[in-house]
Amino acid sequence: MENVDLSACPICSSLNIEDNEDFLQDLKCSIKTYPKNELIIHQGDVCDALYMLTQGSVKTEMITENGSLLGIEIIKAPRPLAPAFLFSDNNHFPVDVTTLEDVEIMRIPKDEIMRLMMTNPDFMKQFLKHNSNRTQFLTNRLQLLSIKTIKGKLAHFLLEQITADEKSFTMNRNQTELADFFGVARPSLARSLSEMVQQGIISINKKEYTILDMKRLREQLV
Amino acid sequence: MENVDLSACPICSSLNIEDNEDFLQDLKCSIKTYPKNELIIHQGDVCDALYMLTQGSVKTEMITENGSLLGIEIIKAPRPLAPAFLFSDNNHFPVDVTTLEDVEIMRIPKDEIMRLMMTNPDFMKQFLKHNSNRTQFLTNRLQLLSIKTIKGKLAHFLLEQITADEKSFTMNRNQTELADFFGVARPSLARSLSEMVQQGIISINKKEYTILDMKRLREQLV
DNA sequence: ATAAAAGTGTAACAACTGTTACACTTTAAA
DNA sequence: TTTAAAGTGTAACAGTTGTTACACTTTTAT
Repeated sequence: MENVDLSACPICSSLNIEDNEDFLQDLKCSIKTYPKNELIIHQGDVCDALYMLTQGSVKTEMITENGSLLGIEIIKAPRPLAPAFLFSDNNHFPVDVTTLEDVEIMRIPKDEIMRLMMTNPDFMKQFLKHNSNRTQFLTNRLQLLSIKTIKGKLAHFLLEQITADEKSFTMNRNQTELADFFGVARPSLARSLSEMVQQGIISINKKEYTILDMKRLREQLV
Repeated sequence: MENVDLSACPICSSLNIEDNEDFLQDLKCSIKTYPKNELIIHQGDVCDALYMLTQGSVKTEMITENGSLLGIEIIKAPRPLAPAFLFSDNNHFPVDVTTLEDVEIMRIPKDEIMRLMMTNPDFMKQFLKHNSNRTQFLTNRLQLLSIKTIKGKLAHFLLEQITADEKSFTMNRNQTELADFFGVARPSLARSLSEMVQQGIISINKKEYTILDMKRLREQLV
């Protein structure tokens, strides 16, 4: 296995470990690798350990009861997968997890996480903070879904991607994935996009999205 | 103040306290009361302490960018309000909180919560579990919102309320609140409801909802 | 008890989205 | 490099929801 950069991990960076190898031998855990484009966790699977993505990236998506997909997020290593569900009464994964490239996943038993939390206050704080941030992400997701029009969703999403002085960004989703993320049909999204391009509100060049008229983009929210 | 029944609180029941009064004096906290139908926390307010609802009930709702409401949940004492946000990077309340009756709220500083977690492993486990359960609630909320038709949302919601042998239940929301909960317009919800009543799928008597045809209700999900 | 407020039922029409289909372009694999 | 697969643009039409309006019923407050 390759060396894991724990300092970049949102919950492990406080573990001041001089030698990762030693640390990983102390920690009772197992490591597995998976190839690209593989469904590695099914919605509903029992979540009895912490799954840490140590190499590669994955996407998560929820299957709704009518059978359609709802894209949730794209996760890059190092980051834990669904850490919040480890302690819930109904500890099942709420999403499907699919690899986007070759990945490596470390499985850390629940007991070990408990031990780390007890012995390491900083680890506990980080774990709490990370779960808090995940909750914030979910509420933001709720907010996006509750916007009724596709152009409104687009405006919310686009305004989130850009900064004060840079009004372009590179989209990391294709149209199909963006439609799933919004929970709408792909041709409907394409229609809204092309209308906003025709109206001179945005421009699209391959994966490069640029906002041309901030004022009118904001008006789409209303 | 009235005596608080901590044993019913999802995060405090492990605090094996013989005398609540003593415990509450040890704990650095302040208590406030509010009348019925008052907006007591605004979306965006800083969340630098744990707010514990000790008496009464409140509702939470999110204001979306287009100005419309999205009902989130109804909370009854004793339960903490938005405990997950206490530790997040952006520690702001994600919702408006409005009282539904006279309420009493205990404000416990973040430091005190940290202290409790350090000294009391059971408290920590409960805190984690409660936050996990809240996350699960939010993902369920996401799933409901991602269902595209109102009848589909209704089916999802109704099937969740009933049990195997009891196919009636008492609705604790009026139509306006249910419409906000679904993120749809009130007359649209009323239309879907009356159509389902006419088709003999459900019956409604004041606040009493009964499912008459389980099979056809499930079909609405598709 | 009575008035005011809140909640419900319903209708017509506009607006938006979903569905399906197909041509075309781009990307990835053999 | 060639071929297959994936992604994109677009159109017509059906279906669902939103908006607005108003009468009616129920609940709440005085």
